[in-house]
Amino acid sequence: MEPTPHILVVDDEREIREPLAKYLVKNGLRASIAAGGVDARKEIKTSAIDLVVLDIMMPGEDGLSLCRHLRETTDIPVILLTAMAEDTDRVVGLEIGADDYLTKPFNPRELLARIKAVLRRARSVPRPREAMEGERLRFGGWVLDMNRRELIGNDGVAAPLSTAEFKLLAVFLQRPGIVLSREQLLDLTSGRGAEVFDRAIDNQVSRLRRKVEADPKNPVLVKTVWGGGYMFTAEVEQVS
Amino acid sequence: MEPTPHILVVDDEREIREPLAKYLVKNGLRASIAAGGVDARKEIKTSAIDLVVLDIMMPGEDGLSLCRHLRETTDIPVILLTAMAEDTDRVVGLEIGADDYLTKPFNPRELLARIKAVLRRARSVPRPREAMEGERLRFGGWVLDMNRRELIGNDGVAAPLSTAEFKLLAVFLQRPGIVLSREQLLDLTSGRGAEVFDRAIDNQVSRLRRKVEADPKNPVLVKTVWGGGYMFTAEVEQVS
DNA sequence: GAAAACTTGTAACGAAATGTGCCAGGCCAG
DNA sequence: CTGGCCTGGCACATTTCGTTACAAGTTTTC
Repeated sequence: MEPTPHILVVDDEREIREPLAKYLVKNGLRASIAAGGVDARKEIKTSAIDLVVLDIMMPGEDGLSLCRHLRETTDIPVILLTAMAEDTDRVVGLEIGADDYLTKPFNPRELLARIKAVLRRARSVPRPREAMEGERLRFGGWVLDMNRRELIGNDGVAAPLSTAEFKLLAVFLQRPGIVLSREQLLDLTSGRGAEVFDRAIDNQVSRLRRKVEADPKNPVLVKTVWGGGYMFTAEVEQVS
Repeated sequence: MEPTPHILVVDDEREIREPLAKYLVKNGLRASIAAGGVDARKEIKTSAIDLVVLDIMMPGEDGLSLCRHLRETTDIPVILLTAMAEDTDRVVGLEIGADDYLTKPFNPRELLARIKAVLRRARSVPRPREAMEGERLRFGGWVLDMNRRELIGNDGVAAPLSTAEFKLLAVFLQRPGIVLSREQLLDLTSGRGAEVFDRAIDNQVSRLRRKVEADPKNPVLVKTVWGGGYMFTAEVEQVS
């Protein structure tokens, strides 16, 4: 029933992040990797990341800075990896808002236990992440009410949306102008990974188009990116 | 304003628990002490403890046992103190449900940081409001009187609610905008776990809709989330 | 104290939502 | 221009949900 948690491992050293990701996958989690702050931000925007494992010492954007950013803009839990065993570093890390930290070198089994512990705590908290983004979003001739889960036309008439349609539309509206692969959409809508040759998203996009596009044969809002996925192309503005 | 968090320090050694409690008080927290499992249970029963700092190695009742008990019967966060730095011990502690742990000897400042981190997380969990008694909640075109267990329409006419219907509605009103699974609803309304394929909640929701929804075929207040459960979608405000 | 009224859980069936298989047609590389 | 890969959309299978009917338990009424 619960979708498999999706972990993002951020470390500049490939010899660390790749085996670590593999280890997590082998132990029943899903895992993505990022080599630095830029990659990490992109991944978080386009995937449904449930937890970030973050090396504190990285070239380019510092780990602490990324951690601070995550804490300010999301509720995604963070576990820090630190090379030094200094008390001060630990305290700074926790004070900045990390949920836990580990000192390198660490036992992968312990990291796994901590990930599960943090997730267990986080899972009990209903995540207001997306719903908080905006209460009502206007696009094309429509307004999507995120709280009431309703799509309202310019004439004020509500168009009924199924759960999957609503979720898919919400994902698009929160990421306009960004190409989203089928796998990313599947992750963002239902939290699961893609099976081999998964056409579920195609179908949902088709159904969504039938409801929101004036001419479903010539989609204007949700464009197909050949070989890439789908992209929402329209202004999205917040409505009070 | 937030009340000062109340910490319970459980350790069999007086040279540890007393200075520790003093240190916490000096740093803006309230602290109580207990020398063992029996004291600790009594203290938790009679005080509003917000967090427990617990030595894992104690004569009499073991720390782990107390931790497990706390996890099963309360939501109070636990930070474990362990004498050994063994990986396995750490893992066991986290798996048993502790929120964090520290290895002795530890830096008091670090313990303080961790206490604050755990409290910050715990506080963000929307705890079901306690003083719900004597309140009246307005939603849609209705007012639910929690005292009289009555549902009053905008025309002032009371609609009779059965016990289960009232309980279900109250649960929804206390958690608007949150998807509640069938299992959660069953737990919150009648305190029991879900049997295999329990459709009792579906029925209750259906009955509730028939009473509160203007058009039960197109529910506006209680929306169903396909594959997820149900969600109350409407503003809830208190009425004096 | 017994019958009637009401409540609530269980079963069952049809309806709705969603995923999968398939094929025709579109898009791109060579 | 042609073959291969990708997408759109239909039909169908599967899962999940809404509603009704009914039975068992509970409260009320006389």
